[in-house]
Amino acid sequence: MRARTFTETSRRAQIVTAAIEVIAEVGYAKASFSRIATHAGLSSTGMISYHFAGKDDLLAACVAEIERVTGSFMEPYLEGADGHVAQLRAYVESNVALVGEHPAAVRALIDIVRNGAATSPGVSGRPAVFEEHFRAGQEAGVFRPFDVRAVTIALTSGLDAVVATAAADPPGPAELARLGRELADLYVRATTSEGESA
Amino acid sequence: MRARTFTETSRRAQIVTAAIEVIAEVGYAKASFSRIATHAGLSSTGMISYHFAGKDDLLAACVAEIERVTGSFMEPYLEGADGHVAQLRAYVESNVALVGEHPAAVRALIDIVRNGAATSPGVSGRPAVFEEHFRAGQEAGVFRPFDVRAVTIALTSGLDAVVATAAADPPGPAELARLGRELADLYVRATTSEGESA
Amino acid sequence: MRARTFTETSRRAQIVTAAIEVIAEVGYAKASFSRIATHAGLSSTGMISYHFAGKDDLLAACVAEIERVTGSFMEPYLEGADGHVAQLRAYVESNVALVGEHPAAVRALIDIVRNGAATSPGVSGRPAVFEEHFRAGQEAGVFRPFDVRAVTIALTSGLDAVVATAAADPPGPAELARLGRELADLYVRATTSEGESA
Amino acid sequence: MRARTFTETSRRAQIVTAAIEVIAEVGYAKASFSRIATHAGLSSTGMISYHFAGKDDLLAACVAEIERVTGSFMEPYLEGADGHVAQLRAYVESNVALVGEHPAAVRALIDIVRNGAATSPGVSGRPAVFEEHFRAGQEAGVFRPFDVRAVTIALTSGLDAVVATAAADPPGPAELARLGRELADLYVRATTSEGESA
DNA sequence: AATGAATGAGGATTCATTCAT
DNA sequence: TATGAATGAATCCTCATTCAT
Repeated sequence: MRARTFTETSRRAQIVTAAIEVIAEVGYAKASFSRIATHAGLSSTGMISYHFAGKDDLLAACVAEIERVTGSFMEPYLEGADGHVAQLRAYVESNVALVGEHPAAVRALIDIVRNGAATSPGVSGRPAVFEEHFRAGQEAGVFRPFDVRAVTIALTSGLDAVVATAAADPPGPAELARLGRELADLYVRATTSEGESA
Repeated sequence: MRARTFTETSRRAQIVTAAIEVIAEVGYAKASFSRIATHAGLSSTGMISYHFAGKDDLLAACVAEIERVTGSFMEPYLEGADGHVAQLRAYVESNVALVGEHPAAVRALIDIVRNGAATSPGVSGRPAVFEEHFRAGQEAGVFRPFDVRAVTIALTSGLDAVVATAAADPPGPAELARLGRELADLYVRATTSEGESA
Repeated sequence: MRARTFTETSRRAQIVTAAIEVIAEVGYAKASFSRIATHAGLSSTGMISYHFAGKDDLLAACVAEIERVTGSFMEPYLEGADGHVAQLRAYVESNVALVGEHPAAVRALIDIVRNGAATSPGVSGRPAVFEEHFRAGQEAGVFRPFDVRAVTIALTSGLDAVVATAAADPPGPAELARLGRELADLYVRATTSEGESA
Repeated sequence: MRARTFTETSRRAQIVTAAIEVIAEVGYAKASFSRIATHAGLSSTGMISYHFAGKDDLLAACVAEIERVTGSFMEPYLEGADGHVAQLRAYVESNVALVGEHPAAVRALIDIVRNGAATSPGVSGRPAVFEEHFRAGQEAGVFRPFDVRAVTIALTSGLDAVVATAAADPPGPAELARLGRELADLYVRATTSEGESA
């Protein structure tokens, strides 16, 4: 594992940024090296291959960058939330709010996840985090009993879809907030016994 | 509209079947003519082009076939259901049950929908049907008030995801039935005011 | 050499007619069997291959048919003309007039000749006829001395081009007659010593 | 507009040269990328697509190159000619003489023009230049009155045909010179009232 | 006499990757 | 560190022709 020079780091960043925007625009399937190179203002695709081991490597870098960005946006929300229900709510609402700040990142990530082309721990770990959260909440008597795995899949995918739809044509912050609350309500109702309590 | 001979019809069916299986296996993006031809035991891709006007045409035929199959499977369930809630439940449960019968068809369709590559009225019309169902149920006082559009997206996508996951490695009928009920419960709770009533 | 049945003859005629129209419309290069079959109302290209030994054969049949049509149109003009100059004039004028009667045939033939795809004696013989005509006229002292071969090429090709242009968007008979006279004047001046005499 | 490297420029030139030769040999319609690649000693057609945006682009480059070559050959002739008739004569004679220097270029260009596959201003502008020349000459009283458009078509096409024939099997310079004078005589006689004057 | 089916070569183009400089 | 050049497989599609029925 050799260290990266400043130049290399910034070149990689430049390419990753371009790649994310291209994926957001034309979709993962059509995000070719040449399209990305053009978007980044590079004259050849060789440059990308030079800095990344392959398409998978570039993709992983994109995912990492997106997670960094989204993570730093959502973290404060999550930390400010107390209790299982509040945290679920915070996750949903901040994820929807994220669309207003980083629509390209959101669209790109969802498209990558859809195509099952992500191997990052953050992405593949999300289900586990949700499942654990639900399980803990059930033990605490906050969430009603349900099949944790199935519900996790349904809710995370549903959230992704709503977010993707919103990201395609981002509405204003107020509308996004309303949408977040709407979805949070839906999810809290779905997972708790009776309205909201804790 | 020229009539189709028996041979042509059966060749088309053979190709469509192969295409559906290939899409289910490797995904829409990688479902090339040559892969499909190989899978169908054909010696060349020209053969596919001979029977279908283009990739879009083949895709449309696949979607039509899948809808035929899934429709005839789900219809009895829907017709047997009385009331808005029961119908929602029937839709969800029969859609999950479908996995046991036609896993490839289910996986293929979902992947096609994901990639936004479907123009069939059946596929693109599903959201509208859901929205209308929810709206009517709200007026009837069965469903609680909520953003019909957003909820439709969340729930249909969540359902798709669960179904896709199940289709990837189809469990037995009993487990599928349980999964269906589980998801139906989730959705009914999410959309009604208080447990189930109508 | 076996005799042709009535059915075969009429089928061939049907295909030839369609082929001529297609060549006139889309050009020789793009006149594929399938386009011709479609235009002829046939369901498959096999039918064409059945009746014609190959593309060359079909082409030859087209040329023959076109020559038959154009020949029977132009012949009266030529027969009515007396003297070398008058005959040249008659050829040019009737060839231009032909556009009004059989634009598709004219356009098709010219396109075929352009592509050098004709081997028929009529087509490849036209230069020889012209050359002979000029030579005889020179001996009779009607045409001035010139390189018969070169002039033949220049004048026939020039005539073809004018005809082709006119055929692309056929004007009325009066305009065609004027155009014919114009061109005949040009050619007579070019080939005689001094205005027109014999 | 990005600058071209030396290698790129020379590769493009190599491909263009090969393409011109192939078009001259087998005709525009059959000048496929693979034929051109083979002729140029390249191992794959991908190489051509790498250097040219598409077939149109390659074609445009060929036309440009041909025009450059023919232009620099004919220009001195035209500049040395004084008066409308002399210029017409110079154009015809130098165009025929060109065959001795660049037979492939001449044949290729004519085939391209025939197929109407050229969009370059030089090519599509030729008729207009001729028409203008004739009109001016008519006003100057040098050319007799005639339908400028029709005559332009006839004469340019006739010239092309003669040139193409000569290019197919280029004769020596003396014979070419004679052929040029022959055709120039023909055209001058055709367009002036009485022999040559200005 | 006819036809629908099948074939396989060939069309242009895009792609990710390698390599010498 | 960077880059332009090259590669060759893979993409979908069209073509003329053959063949069994």
